[in-house]
Amino acid sequence: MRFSKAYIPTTKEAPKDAQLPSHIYLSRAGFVTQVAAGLYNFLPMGKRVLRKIENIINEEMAACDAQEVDLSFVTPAELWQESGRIEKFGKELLRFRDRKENLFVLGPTHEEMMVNIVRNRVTSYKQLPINLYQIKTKFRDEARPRFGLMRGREFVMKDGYSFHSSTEDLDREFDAMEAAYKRILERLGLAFRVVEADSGAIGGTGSKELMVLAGSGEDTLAVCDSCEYGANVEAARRAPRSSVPEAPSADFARFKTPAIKSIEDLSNFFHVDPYYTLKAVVQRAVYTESSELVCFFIRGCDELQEVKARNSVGAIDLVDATEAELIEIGLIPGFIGPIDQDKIRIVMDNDTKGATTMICGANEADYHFVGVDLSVMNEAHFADLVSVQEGDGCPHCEGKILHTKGIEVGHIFKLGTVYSAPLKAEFLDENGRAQPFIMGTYGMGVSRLVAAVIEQHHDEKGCIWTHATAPYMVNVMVSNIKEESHLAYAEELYTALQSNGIEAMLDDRKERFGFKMSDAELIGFPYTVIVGKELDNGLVQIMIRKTCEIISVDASDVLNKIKELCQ
RNA sequence: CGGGGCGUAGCUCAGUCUGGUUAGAGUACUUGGUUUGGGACCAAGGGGCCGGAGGUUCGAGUCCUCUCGCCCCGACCA
Repeated sequence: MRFSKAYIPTTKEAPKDAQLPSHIYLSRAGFVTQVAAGLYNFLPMGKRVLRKIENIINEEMAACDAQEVDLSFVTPAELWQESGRIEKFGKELLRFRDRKENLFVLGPTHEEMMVNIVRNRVTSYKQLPINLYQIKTKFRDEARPRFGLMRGREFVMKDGYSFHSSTEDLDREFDAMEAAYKRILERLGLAFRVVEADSGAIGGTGSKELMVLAGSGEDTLAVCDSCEYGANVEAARRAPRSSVPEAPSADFARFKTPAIKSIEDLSNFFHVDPYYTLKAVVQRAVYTESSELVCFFIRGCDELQEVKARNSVGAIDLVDATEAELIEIGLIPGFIGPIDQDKIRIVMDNDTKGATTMICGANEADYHFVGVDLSVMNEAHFADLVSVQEGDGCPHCEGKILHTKGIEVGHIFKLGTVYSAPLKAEFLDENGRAQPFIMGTYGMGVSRLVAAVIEQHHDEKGCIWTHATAPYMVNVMVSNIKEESHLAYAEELYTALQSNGIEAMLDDRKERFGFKMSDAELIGFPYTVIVGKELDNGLVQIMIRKTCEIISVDASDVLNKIKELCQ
């Protein structure tokens, strides 16, 4: 492409609404423009990057025998009523009626549609497994779109769905998809981590997220400093403590603790490590039709992880209980304990199971119990409730957990029969019995990946595209187009690059050197060949965007040098 | 949905507090000229429903009411 004919509207100043580097540089370099909150146009450069990523996904999917389809963006609301998700999705589903007053939604994801196209058509175990996917615009009317392409309302997602006759076969496909997703991210040149994720309300037997590591990521990850283990903090586990503080020695007793309410006060009052105290966190658990107060007990040194707590009681939401609510049901804030507790539903953290010499509230104002043996609670409801902290032990090795930030670019999920059962999508097994499909789902945020590449690869001058994502690999820049011999040389090189299969731009604009260099850096072509006054000495320069290093090369050898660099 | 901020030229912004010539700057754009290895210079131009509606006033970009939009924090969501 000739720059003089290209539509690449670069600007010196960033739009005032842009905050993240990806948003700033993709806007300034003319890759995208904003239309409205969470809606973006892809201009020629942006579209090329998008297509690069799509092509890589298509290649890797083909290698796994996944087949591409293209389902209607507008989907009948009845399908969503059938699966029950029309209520669950709420306002995120953009609904509208056509001229005949039929209700439709813009597809935010396509489980229902995908199940719909195989049900009653795939009817035998002999036709399984099948893996179908599409790369398509999705629409979710997010409450708060933000960060440019990172969290748009309209976005491009690769969504894949697999159908199996057994959980073993689903496991195999799940692993194959994980491997394919890893290859895709490796090819894109991204540093990432595969982490265990919360399966949440959707259920299923497990899910993993693919996280591109970047400080601007919205998710916090717990990762091991020495092995591959990583998890979203919502789902992170930790090793049992290898050493615990010295246990206090105390017989069971009811102890007067006037106005001692917080864990810190309690710890100081008894000169005991918070590890041996029991923290009570009361929350109102909200369900579809009702709500109730629940008290979560964890060790005083731990923090409650809200998603884990929510999952432990199957709630849709947890909100902090007020003191008034506690008092109303007869609890005494600051002195709540699990012993002989019948006023509230309780959930105990796994780490408190069988704990001894504990201190906990006595359910009586100004009194705590000391020397408590929690094995009396062995019949209680136990669950993993705590937030994994930095420095905790890795559950898989001797390493330590660190926290880091990530951008979720992929999420793969073992769905089981969560959708196939309610939608009655069934096949006949070897015994002639009808079974619902066992399903997996595999998502990848394609437009989000465009932003993720820049979050990970930019500097103060602009974008730095990786080889696989660059809109063009090489930019041939003519320093002064009035020098006819220079322009002629550049034209020749430009043609030669293309005939060698290297995508190239020719900057033939009547602009000054500095202006064109700044554009080249802002747009972020991996390599810019500078054709200028050194050509009279038989030399041209190659600017390597990643390092901004400029190397001199014999003018007759540039093509080979570029080929070498592109390896 | 709660809290905060902002809407003036294509873009970034001044002017609004304290109402009063023809609404400004930088940048971008057009034309001519000089330049040509780090976003050049000179000259001449074009470009505005001051987000929208209503009100106060002799007079509103500026004051009041309502409304729409965008951004940030949180809630929510993947």
